[in-house]
Amino acid sequence: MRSLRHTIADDLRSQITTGELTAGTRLPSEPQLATHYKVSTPTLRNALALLQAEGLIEKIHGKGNFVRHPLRRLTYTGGRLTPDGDLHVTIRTTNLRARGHLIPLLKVPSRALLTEFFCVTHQGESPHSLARIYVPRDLAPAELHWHRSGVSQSRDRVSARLPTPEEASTLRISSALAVLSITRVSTDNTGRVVEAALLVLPSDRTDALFDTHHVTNEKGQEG
Amino acid sequence: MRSLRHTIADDLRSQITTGELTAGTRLPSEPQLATHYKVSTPTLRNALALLQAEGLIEKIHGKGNFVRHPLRRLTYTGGRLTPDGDLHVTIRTTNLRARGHLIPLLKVPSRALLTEFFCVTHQGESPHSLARIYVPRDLAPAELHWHRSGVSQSRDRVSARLPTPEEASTLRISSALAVLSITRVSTDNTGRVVEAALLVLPSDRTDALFDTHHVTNEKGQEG
DNA sequence: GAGTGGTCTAGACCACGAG
DNA sequence: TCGTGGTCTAGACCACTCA
Repeated sequence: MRSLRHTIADDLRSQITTGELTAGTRLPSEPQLATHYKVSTPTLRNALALLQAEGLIEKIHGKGNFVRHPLRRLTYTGGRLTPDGDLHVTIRTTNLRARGHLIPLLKVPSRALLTEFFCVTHQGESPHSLARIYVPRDLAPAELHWHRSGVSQSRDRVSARLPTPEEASTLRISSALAVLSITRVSTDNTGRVVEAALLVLPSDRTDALFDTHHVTNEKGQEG
Repeated sequence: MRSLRHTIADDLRSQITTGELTAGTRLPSEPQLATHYKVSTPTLRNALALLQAEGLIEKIHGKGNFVRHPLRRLTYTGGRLTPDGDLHVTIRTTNLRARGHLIPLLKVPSRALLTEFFCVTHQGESPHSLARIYVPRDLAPAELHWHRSGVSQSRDRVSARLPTPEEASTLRISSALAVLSITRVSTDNTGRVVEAALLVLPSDRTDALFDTHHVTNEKGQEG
């Protein structure tokens, strides 16, 4: 026997995925839905929490619950988001000094001069992803370019976690919706770190792609 | 003002991380904790749900709530988990025919002969990760080797999601704890798919590492 | 001020695990 | 059988949004 909240979530989910409830639509209020499904409001709210964690609805305090726009799934590959047709990025530039985890990440001394680019990517009207990009001040371009010159190697560390409250509100996602957290460190051919990027990508709208070329010898061992 | 459940979760979290509550310990029962914190049982359970989603505790129906063993964080890199010192893997081998999403994934005709290796990795006593590895029958080894010969290229598609109920129970994690889901497709130098691996890695115990080497010409454009 | 979602209470009843 | 966690009820009260 499936629990009440799952039964309700299943019903609403099918209405959303079949298009019976279209994107942007406001759902009936929680008391109304509770009456309709003949459950108490906590139970109904539990059902909505399931849909929220799946990224299907967006809860806005004082306004209502809304069907989320099903944005096209983007791919993070080669350090960029693709396809990037209708993406626009807003960037805030800040000068600061190295501290905390930035010191080992960029392999710079404490209080070294850095430039931070704080980027928010929008897909249409909706915020899609966040990036904090750190560059040593002497290498920092006046404007951030996605194609950085002088990079010979990059390392991407990928993990999944729940968003911080700030990330959740900036991206307008549930704090129960996991994000891909990618730390990308790029070095030049001398081994100097020329850029560190901290990326936050909502799990329902992005996946990451990595290609590896293998070199094998006659014995089938990696070289 | 921080909500009650967050305050309680913060208190229990600090007790766990400082070692005041050691791994494997059973927490007091939920009614006892509710009395201690002077809250109702639903509120106390909400607090525990936060810790569960962080992977700090494990709830076992009919037995109690237990502090989870803080396993060393493993890294998935080059298609393998490292360090693999105390990992052991149990494998179940099944013969089957291609259907559904396996057909485009392995680029084989419908009902093509395949071998599935269903792997569960254990770190000490605790299950760590799951893998479903598919190989065309004519290439399938009698025993699965982590070093596959004849692979010239691999592509890893990484996403984050909540585990299925089966995955959550096999890995003994909360269904609210996100997992890294990696689909790794390996091809030989003719372009034939020789292996497809579907990996499920708990987000609190694993991250994934990818290195990229860039080739740049004099103009700083990628080549 | 009216309507919305957010949090919390104080229970009831069911399902699971172990003796 | 007993103690555990799992689900649900029927409210109360607070915080936010908008007219």
